Order: sequence, then structure tokens, then C-alpha cells
Amino acid sequence: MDTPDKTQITPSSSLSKFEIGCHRESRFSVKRHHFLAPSNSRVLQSGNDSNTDEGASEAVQPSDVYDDQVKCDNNGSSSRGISSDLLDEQSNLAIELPRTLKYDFGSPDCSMVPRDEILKNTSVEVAGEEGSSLQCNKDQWEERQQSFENERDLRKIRRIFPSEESAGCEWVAVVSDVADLLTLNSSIIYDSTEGQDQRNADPGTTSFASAILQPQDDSSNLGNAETGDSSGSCKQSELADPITDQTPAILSTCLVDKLVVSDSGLKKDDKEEKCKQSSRQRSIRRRCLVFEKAPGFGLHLNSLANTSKGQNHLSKVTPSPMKSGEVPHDNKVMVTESSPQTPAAVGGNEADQNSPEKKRHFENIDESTACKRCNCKRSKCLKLYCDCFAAGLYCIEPCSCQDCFNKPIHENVVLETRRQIESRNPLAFAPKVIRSMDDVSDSRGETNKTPASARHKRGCNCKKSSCLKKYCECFQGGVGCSSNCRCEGCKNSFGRKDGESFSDESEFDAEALETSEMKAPENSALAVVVSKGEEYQDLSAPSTNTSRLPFAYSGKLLKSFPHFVRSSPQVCTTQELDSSDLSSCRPKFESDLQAIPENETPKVLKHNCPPLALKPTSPNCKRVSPPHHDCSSSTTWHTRKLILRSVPSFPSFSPP
DNA sequence: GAGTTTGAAACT
DNA sequence: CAGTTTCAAACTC
Repeated sequence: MDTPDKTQITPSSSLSKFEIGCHRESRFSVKRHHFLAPSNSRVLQSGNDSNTDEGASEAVQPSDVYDDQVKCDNNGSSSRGISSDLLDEQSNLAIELPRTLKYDFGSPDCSMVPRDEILKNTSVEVAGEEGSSLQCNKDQWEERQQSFENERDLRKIRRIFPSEESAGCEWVAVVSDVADLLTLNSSIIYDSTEGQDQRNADPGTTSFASAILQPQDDSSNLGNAETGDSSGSCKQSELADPITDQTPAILSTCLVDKLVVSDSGLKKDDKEEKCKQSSRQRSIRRRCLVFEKAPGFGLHLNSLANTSKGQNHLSKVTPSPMKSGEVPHDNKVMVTESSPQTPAAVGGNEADQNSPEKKRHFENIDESTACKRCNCKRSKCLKLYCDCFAAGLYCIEPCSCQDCFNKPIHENVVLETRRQIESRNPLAFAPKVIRSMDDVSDSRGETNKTPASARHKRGCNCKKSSCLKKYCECFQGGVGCSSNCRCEGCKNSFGRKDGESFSDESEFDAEALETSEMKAPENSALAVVVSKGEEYQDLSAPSTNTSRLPFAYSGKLLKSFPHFVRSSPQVCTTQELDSSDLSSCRPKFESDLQAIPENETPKVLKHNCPPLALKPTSPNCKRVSPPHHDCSSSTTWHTRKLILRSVPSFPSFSPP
């Protein structure tokens, strides 16, 4: 039998430890995924050498993770397969144990003494009976699943679990509390974790997240089906603890376990069933995590613009449907995420929303447009031609691109390409549209109707479209043209640039605007940065500032949310933001959002934090409101939040 | 769905 | 920096 030796485990153990401190969300997801892989057996051997830092980095290498991910996917033994019905109870146990052990073990500050004991016991038993092989391929894994010895191991493990449940209640509760804290108030995340969270969105995280999404369609469905009617509590945990999904696996796991453990009324069989469900639920959680991460990058309209006109702002933020790996939970997740404080917002239709079809119906989203996806054929999605790439997002299955390299598995290529592009144009990946409250009264004397004087970063160069079609980036972004534009015959309904005038203002309003409303910003692929005061004011007072953009972001759709790619960090304080020169400053501002120095409160937060409204008080409170008037604010806000947390510079592996 | 138009991005 | 080419989205039919 293939049993990893402890030396191999060691790194993992120390790794987990490290991860908890520095890369909670993502790393954990990564690890967990690992565990689901056939080769996860090695985890079982996680010995006590948690002190061994050596090799930790190696184990943490995103590339490694991705590689594993790829392997898993390729050999058909993805987490999906394991977490699904294919495995019996024992399998689930075998899988869960490592996961639990690892995290528990690695968690330095987690009061899991009981589990340490368990770990030791488990480690000894499992490792002792099994061989010392370092590798465990699928076949071996399967064989192992069938072996009597393995069953015996599992039985032993099972014997451990019961006591663990009770013994672990304490730490579970602790962790769960933490998770709750994380969930209850997004702002706490910043306050309490500061630098840590900043690292959450390292490339590895997002990349990995992206990677794990695709193969989970089945499990997704499974989970959906199961949670849809059988585990209301589970769903609640997901809905009520959106952040938890991003939190370390231990948190998620704990929560799940908590559900089981806390349910004293359950019989053993019920608990076992719960246990199985837990593993499946974890799969769901991973997906959730993915989605949370996905929209993290920048305020691209890809993410913002697609808010529904209707009541359903929640759904608007819904990540685009994942192709084959479709994750029906995406909507739910996003909803949860977008309005963590308002479960009621979704609670009412929770069950219904779990159904993709019903959710879509609920969302009232045009399927065909709800998911914007690229269709690159020759750029390999590694050029700005690609909307996904340009938006700092990974392509996902819904994309129809060919020879796409903009995927997590090609992370290095993507990052390198991005680096090169940024070297040429530091603002290449910066949001294209800047919105500033201060800019309301256009000092340039432009006849602009765009609320809050949103402006395209570079301006357009339209010649024939009269800036009335989506060919025009200004129009597409729902902003008026400015002096930065070199357009000819500008008739931008959002505001024409200098020197351009409408022969008939009424015509403008009635026709151009109407046309705009029908076509423009719905699927805007442009990125938007809300700067300075408006960032908050506009958000909190959606109906006022956006009056001029009746349709600006009322688009029904949301571009898909391929996973964002970390953007290079830039530094800029909001103080540097001068309303008169937002264009030049924007990048810096953006960087504040995207790249928060580790262990340091982002300046943007220090200076503008107030509003940061990081403390959404009401579900309906419109925090960030891109132009659309609907309630997507909370969602948008969430996006902002994610940005702050998830666009860190390269993670620092230096211990705190 | 195929073909055309358009303008940004990339290239020279 | 300007001109040209490439590219993919937007648009039209």
C-alpha cells in the first residue's frame, strides 16, 4: 500500500500552520482540494512534525497545487468524484479525516488539543499499518479503499470521531465563533486580520479557485440537490456564513461539523449521514470560496454592470454560470456574500434559488447575456483584446475562446504576460472608467451628462459610432466622453465631449438616451473605479447621483466571473486623488484597492475608510452603487470588499 | 449564424 | 508618436 511517510507529511503540517496565519481563505481551499485527491492519503500521515517549516513553501507553491489539481482533474479522480456518491461512508471518512487532521494540526492558535491526540493516534494507526510509499495513484487509492486493512483503519478512525466530536466541540465552537465574526461584519475582516487577508487573494488562491470550479459540476449538483431539501441547516450555514467559505477550511469544516455536533438530537446514524453530507457540503463551500474570490479583481464593469434592473440585485452579481463545471450554487453564494447581513434577502426563496433554473428565473436574467464570456481565437486570451484577461479574470468554461492560456493552470504565463503588458502600460489593467464625486462639475467645461462625472480613463477614439454604440468604451462604460476623448461627432448620450453639441437636446434625451439604455452599459466590459467621496456617497445615495444614468449599469447582466488574476500592486493614497486629475491618479487609487500592503492598513481605508461602509448596516443599503439603481449595491460593495482583501501583492511568506 | 463594422490593442 | 495591422466585440442581416 502506498503510505506516505511522515517526512512527506511534515511539510504539509507545517504548511497548514503557515497557511492559517497567512493565507487563510485560499490556501485552505487549496489544501482541502488536495485532500480530496486520491493522493491525499498522505495527509493521513500528517505526523507531529508540524514544527518543520522546511518544505512548507514548497508545499504551498501554487504551482504545486495547480499541478495537483490538474492531475486530479485529468485522472478523473477529482474532488467531485470523491466527494460524490462514488464513495461510501468509509471513503468519506477517509477523506474527511485527513482534512480534519491536517487543519487541526496545523492550526497554531486553535484549541484543538483533543485532536492532537487524535492525530497522534490516527497517524500511528494508519501509518503503521500501511506501507511507506510516497505516492498513491488512483488505482492504488481505489485498491486501498477496498482493502480490508483500510476498512479496519477506517473503523478505527470512526471510533475516534465520536469522541472527537464531543471533545472537539470546544474548539469547533471557538473556530465557529471566529467564522461567525468574520461573517457578521465584513469590516471585521479588515480590522482583525489586517495583513492576513490581504494575502488571501494571491494568485495561487484565485488560480486554484478557478481550477477547482470546473470539475465540480457533478458535486455541485449533488450538493445542490442534497442541500436543496435535506439540509436546511447546511444551507443556512452557507448562506449565513458567506465569509466562512473564504475562511480556512478549518472554519468551514468546523461549521459543518458544528452542525453535526451541535445537533444533540441526532442519532448516530443521523450523524453519520450528516458526516457524509458534510463532505459534500464542503465541496460546495469550496465552490463558494471560489466565487467569492472570483469577482475580487477591480471594479470592472464586468462585475458591476451586470446588476439587474429589477429587484434582484443579488442575482446580478451572480457569477456567470460555470460551464460544464457549472456550479448552481454560484448564485446562492453570491447572494450570501453580497448581503451577509441580510439573509432574509435570500432566505425567502432560498430553496427555490438553489435550483439553477429557478434561480435564473428568480434573477430574471437573460441567460444568453447573463454570462459574458470572451470568444478570443488568436490572442490566446493573453492580450487585452480579451475581456477576461483585460479584466484581470481568468477565462472560465463559458468562454468560447480557443487556445486559451488565461487559465489558472497557466498562471505563470498569465502573470508574466500581465507583467509585460503592465510594463508597457501600467494602467493597462486599471479600471477604464473613473467616477468621482468631485468631478461632478466638469471643470473642463464639457457638456457632460454623466452622473458623478464618470469618465473613461483614456477616452475613446470613435470615428463612426458617434459614441452611441458599445464600440465606444465611454458609452459602454456608461460614462460621457471627455476632453480625453478623440472621438469625432460625439453624441454620447452619457455626455459628449467638448465642442460636441446636439442639434436638439430633446432628441438627445429621447433617442440617444433611449438607445443607450437599450444597448450600452448592460454588459459593460469596462472597469470602473469610484473614487474619493463619491465612492461612498454615491453608494449610499444611489438614486441621486445616478439619476443621469438611468441605464448606466442597469444592465441585466453580469459578465462572467472568471477568476481574477492578481494585479500588480501600485501605491497611491486617496489623498493623491485630485478631482481635477483623477485620470492620472486613478491607478494609484486603484492600487490601494487592489494591492494593500501586507501588515498595513491600506491608506485607502485609513483615509476613506469611513464610508468604506465596510459595515453595511442594511441589506438594502446601497453601498457601492455603480450607476444602476437597483439593490446591487450590497453586492457591489461586497466586490469592493473582496478587492481590498483579495488583491494583495505577492504573499509574503514571512511569519508574522 | 455568418458576415460586417468598429475601435482598442498591438505592432512597426 | 504616427501609421498600420491585428483582434475581438458589437452589430447587421
